[in-house]
Amino acid sequence: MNTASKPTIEPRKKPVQARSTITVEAIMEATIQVLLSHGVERLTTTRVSERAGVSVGTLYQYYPNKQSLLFALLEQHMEQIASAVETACDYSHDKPLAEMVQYVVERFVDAKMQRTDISMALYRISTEVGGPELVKRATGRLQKALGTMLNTASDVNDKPEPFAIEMMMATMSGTTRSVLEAGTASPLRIQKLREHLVLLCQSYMKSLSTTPSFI
Amino acid sequence: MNTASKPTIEPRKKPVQARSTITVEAIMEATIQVLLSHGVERLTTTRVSERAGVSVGTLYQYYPNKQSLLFALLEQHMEQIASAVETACDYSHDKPLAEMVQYVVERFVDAKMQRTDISMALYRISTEVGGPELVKRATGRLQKALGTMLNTASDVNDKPEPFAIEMMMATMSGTTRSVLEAGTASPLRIQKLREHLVLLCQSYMKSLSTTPSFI
Amino acid sequence: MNTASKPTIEPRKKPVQARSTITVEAIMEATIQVLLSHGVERLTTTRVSERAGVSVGTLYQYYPNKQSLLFALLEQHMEQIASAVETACDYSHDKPLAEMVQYVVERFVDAKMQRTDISMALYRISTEVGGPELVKRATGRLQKALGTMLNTASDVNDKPEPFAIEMMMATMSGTTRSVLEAGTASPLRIQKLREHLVLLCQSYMKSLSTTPSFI
Amino acid sequence: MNTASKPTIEPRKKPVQARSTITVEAIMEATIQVLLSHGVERLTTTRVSERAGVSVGTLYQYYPNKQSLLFALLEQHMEQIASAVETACDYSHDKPLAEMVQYVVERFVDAKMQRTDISMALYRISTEVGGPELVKRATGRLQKALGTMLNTASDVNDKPEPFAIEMMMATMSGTTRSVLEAGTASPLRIQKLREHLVLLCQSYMKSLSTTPSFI
DNA sequence: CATGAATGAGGTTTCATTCAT
DNA sequence: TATGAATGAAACCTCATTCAT
Repeated sequence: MNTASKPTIEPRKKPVQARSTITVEAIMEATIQVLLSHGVERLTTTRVSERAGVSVGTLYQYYPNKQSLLFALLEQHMEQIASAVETACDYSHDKPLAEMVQYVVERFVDAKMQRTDISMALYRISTEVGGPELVKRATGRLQKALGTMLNTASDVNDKPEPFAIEMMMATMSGTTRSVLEAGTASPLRIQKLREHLVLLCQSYMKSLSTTPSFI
Repeated sequence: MNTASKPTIEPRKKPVQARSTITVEAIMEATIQVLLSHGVERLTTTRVSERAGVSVGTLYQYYPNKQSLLFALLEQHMEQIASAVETACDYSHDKPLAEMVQYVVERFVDAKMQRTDISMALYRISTEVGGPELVKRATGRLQKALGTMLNTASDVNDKPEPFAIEMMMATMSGTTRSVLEAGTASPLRIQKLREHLVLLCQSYMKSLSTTPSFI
Repeated sequence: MNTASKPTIEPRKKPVQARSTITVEAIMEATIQVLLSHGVERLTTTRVSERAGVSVGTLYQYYPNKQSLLFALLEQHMEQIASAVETACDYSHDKPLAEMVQYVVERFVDAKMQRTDISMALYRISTEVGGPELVKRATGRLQKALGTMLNTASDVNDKPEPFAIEMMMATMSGTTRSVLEAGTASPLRIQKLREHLVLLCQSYMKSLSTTPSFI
Repeated sequence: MNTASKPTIEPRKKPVQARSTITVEAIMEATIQVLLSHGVERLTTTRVSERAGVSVGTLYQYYPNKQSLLFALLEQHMEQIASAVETACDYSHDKPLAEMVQYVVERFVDAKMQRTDISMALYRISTEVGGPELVKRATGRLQKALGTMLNTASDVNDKPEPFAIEMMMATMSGTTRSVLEAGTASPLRIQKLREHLVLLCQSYMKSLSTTPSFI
């Protein structure tokens, strides 16, 4: 579909010295700031490097092009979320279904809301920068973690089909995004999201195990 | 948040003559094509006009600037979806809850999947072009329609709180988007989405009416 | 050998209106000027457009990139030289060998010296911009014209082998270049070049027809 | 003509130690490689140093700037060719004209073809880096050597005018270059070049000594 | 009304060169 | 001495927008 050529997107060099690491982190942070304050359209490599307090040249030593910069940001974020969920799954083996779902959902919301600024910033670039690709990767990974966990539920016998797990993940991301983009991510709303999302997923999962499968 | 200046965004003139309508439609369609084939970043007014078979000048006669072009596209799409849902709501008054939810969800999925290319193209611009603003507008509108409908459910007494409706809408959009962006919107997957989404929303709504509210 | 990627090199649009033609010519002329005054290394598209009195954007409407600009210049020049020689060949059919050679050589030198500035400017870019490719093309063309002509020489029977014609062409270009790059292309030196080059080629051609072939 | 500023161009220090010599040679060789694989335009000091297996810093210890690096390469090559020809001249004193010419021409072609890659690489920079200047220097030197030699020809009385010697040198370089840039420097073609070039120069020289001078 | 040539600010990226380690 | 991270001027090129025809 998309004909846009995909040049190298991998970071150019791994920071090895302490100084470099600081530089790279400053660039990442600056990217988020600029994304939030100016929007993708007005995110320029110059602006990012200025904000990071380094020269453009330095930025380009670590990221071969603008895309790779954004990609790295997205990747790092997805990694954090995915591993938070994975950990939650591991922890919840052999619990009752409702408890499992609650724990996982809450950890997900917590992870996502830890830095609402980053989460929101990333929605703005995701589609442009290989987001769907990364989502697919993370989805596969979590598919496994969630599936394995659900199979150990102490109070359910039939394992949910993969598609149901996809649905649950999509619901978690979708509703969270919705709350964030509504602009008012107040603690209260976040709390409500957490509770409703738990309920939503719990009732879905429960209904799946009590309803004859659809297809 | 976003400091990006917002110039006039309303289309410059309403197409009244037949010829104009055709031109406008060609431009809209071309925009979608370019969006899909090149991505937002490489969507240019010149490219759009070329694809539409008109000159740039002509494009600028209907849309004062690029933003307004994209905005119009988004608006038109949201309008279609929103009104499809609204109609479904109107139609479903006084039905049992499960039936209501099923009908509304199915009409939503149908509307969204009618032109998957458009839906996908729009994900690419929504955040950039006042998407959240439009979403908020549409959300308000549907909040009302859904709320009104749900109040007439023949088998439920307590009306769901507004936030629950938001959750349901977010779930519908979120899961649909997820399926579309996974890249494989095969008829089979769409069918599965439809069924699971119905079940998901039904069980959520049902659980709400049988569970003491949380806060 | 050369890994340098070769993007589109063909001019972007043909000038159709009178105004455009003027613009294109101004750009060509400016390119020569800049080439001579600054050298290839310091020839920038901005500088060229400034010199031409147009904006960079305009330059890029006619030439998709810097390479294509230089390539066009080179191509146009080669065309002129090649057709001058071709014409000379056509004109000289059935003459005695010495006369043929003299006429062709003189027309070549004339053509090349008509605008010494252009000739010199082009030496500076030739290798970088597909020069050898164009030379090969022109060589093929002139190979034919010269070969055909030489076959009609009234006083020679055996036709020279293709390689000999290549040698003659290389000699003509090489010596002319040498005189130009020596920096002192005074009328006197040009006159000397003309005479010596005639003699050189005549004696070479003559020796070929009286000497047993080498291989 | 050329306004390009000319910074220090002399190599920064003469390599005295063995290690330095190796480094310098590696740099020279790397320069050639990069020149051939990337072209002048994409020859960067970093790339050269990488290829040479040293750091940029080290490169800059031996060459104060990029120009001087290229200049040194060119100079070294010209020196080799020039001295090969000079030696041939010295060796040929008092021989008959034809023999002289043959010997000199063959030694020239041999020298030039010994490393066709270097020869070709240098065509790419010669105009940019003081090539004509160096050519002029070498030309003067060879002018002398050739003139002296020719004066001793056992079978000719009148000495050729300096311009004729220039012509001969230009012919040698020009035809050799032509063969190299045609892209097919096969042994066969090189052999042909050698033979034809000998014939060409011989007949020219001979014709000069039997023809009344032109001006 | 339509056209498309022209504009030029501004974005991305490169690369010669320096200098602290 | 060698290294290579950092610099930032400057190059190439794009594209929203205007306006004479």
